[in-house]
Amino acid sequence: MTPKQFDNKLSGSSFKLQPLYKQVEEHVIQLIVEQHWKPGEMLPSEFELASQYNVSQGTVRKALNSLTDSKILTRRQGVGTFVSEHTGHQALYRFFPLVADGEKPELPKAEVMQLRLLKSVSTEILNSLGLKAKEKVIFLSRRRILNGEYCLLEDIHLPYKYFKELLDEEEIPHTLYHFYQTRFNLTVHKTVDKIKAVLARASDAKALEIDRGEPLLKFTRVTYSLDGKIIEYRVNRCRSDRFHYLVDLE
Amino acid sequence: MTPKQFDNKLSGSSFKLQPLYKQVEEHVIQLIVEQHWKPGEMLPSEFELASQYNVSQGTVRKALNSLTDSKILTRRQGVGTFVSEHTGHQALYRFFPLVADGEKPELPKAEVMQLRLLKSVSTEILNSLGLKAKEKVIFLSRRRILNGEYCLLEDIHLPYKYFKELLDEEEIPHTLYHFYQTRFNLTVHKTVDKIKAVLARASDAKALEIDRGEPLLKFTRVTYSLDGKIIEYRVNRCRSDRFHYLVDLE
DNA sequence: CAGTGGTCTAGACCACGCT
DNA sequence: GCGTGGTCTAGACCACTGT
Repeated sequence: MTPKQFDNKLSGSSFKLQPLYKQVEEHVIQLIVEQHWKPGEMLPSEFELASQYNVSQGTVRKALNSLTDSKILTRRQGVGTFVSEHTGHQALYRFFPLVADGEKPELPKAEVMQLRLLKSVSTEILNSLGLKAKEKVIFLSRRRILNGEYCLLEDIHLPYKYFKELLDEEEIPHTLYHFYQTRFNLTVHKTVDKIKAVLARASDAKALEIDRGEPLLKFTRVTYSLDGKIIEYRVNRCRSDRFHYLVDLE
Repeated sequence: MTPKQFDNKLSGSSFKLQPLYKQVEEHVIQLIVEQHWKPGEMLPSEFELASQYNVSQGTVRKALNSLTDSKILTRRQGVGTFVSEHTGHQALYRFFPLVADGEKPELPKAEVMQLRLLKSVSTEILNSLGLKAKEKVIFLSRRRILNGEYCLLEDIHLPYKYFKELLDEEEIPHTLYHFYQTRFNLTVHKTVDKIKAVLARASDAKALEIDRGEPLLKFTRVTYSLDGKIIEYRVNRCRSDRFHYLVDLE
């Protein structure tokens, strides 16, 4: 049999052909990105997909399992295969690394402090967001509360081109990543944090109700969507006396 | 066909039977832990393993691929399947998260400052290592150098029962985890870091050649071996002015 | 060339969740 | 009971590596 391909959009010229299961994976991702299947929706069964793509059920299975490993799909035996929705405990904690010392992880509340279009944008922010000069950026700052204490200040920078409608939003939910997914069709897939220790500036101290000069954890985060777009650049400052940043590596 | 099991050591009573590929995985891990196959060694081919275990080649493949995903094995097409050796760039960086700002990741040098058996051990250390009172603990402290600067102080606590021979060692290599693996048959499989920001104490400042009161990253690490033993408890203090702790989540 | 892992197929049976 | 995903098999062919 000759190698197959469902969709020749990508390979006008003679590129090396991907394995079939990879092609299925990529096509499924594309359909999710294009909102053909939305978060929470059920996909067709393995057999249906197999016949649509003209491959065997085992090949579809390999693709779906791989996407399940990378948290893009969720499978439930006896029920079906679903597009992951970033709700539910596991998904919500996945990208939130702060834990109160000696406590179980808990989701913080968020208090919006500012939301506006930036008039001028530093080149650091532009670079971090992968934007060209003069592209517009939305600024959102929040204060988060864990265990009844202010724990974290977030300065969030969002490319205006993806989040235009955000400025008209009345209420902004606490769980931003789920909000990005449902409201803007941007599924967070990867984050890169750079963590440093700094001293609290006067403004930090005031907002967190601590003393100036206390040590804080500062982490900058770049956030990527399913299709590899940079969708967010954050600078976070966090009290470190009763909270820590948790990293599991396995 | 009735469910199989190669080895009834584990299930004297009537426990729920694991899937075959899981049983293969666990048995392979056991053989590695028992040093039947040592780091770097090649495993038998899929067909050989399949006939030894009396399962199909596909089942063995599923097990081996899963162990490859979790970095326990390394497979090379056309060559064979090998027990991962914690050497080679990727493996060495896997558990070393510190990066100099604006530079490519680089492996630091290490300078041993102390190596001794602790006379008394705090309960915090005992608990972190999962030891009972009166169990002995080895203390190893090091200073690490990245880009020609002191960047990191490590206080490493090791259960004496696993590392007895360490005290007689003349030279301790820079890459400890590879050393644990080859010298003590302890393969590092998982680490948990808790990160905080603290101020440099006088002793930190002196050792790192910085000013007292500078903000430092402090991270405590608990390290687990392949078979789930706790093999290390570290308290690290790191300069944060020109270095950061990097976390990729995907 | 022989031997290895990588891909793909086709089909059997099981375990689970729903109705 | 029916449809779903989960496990397992057997066998074909491909791609890579080393001799």
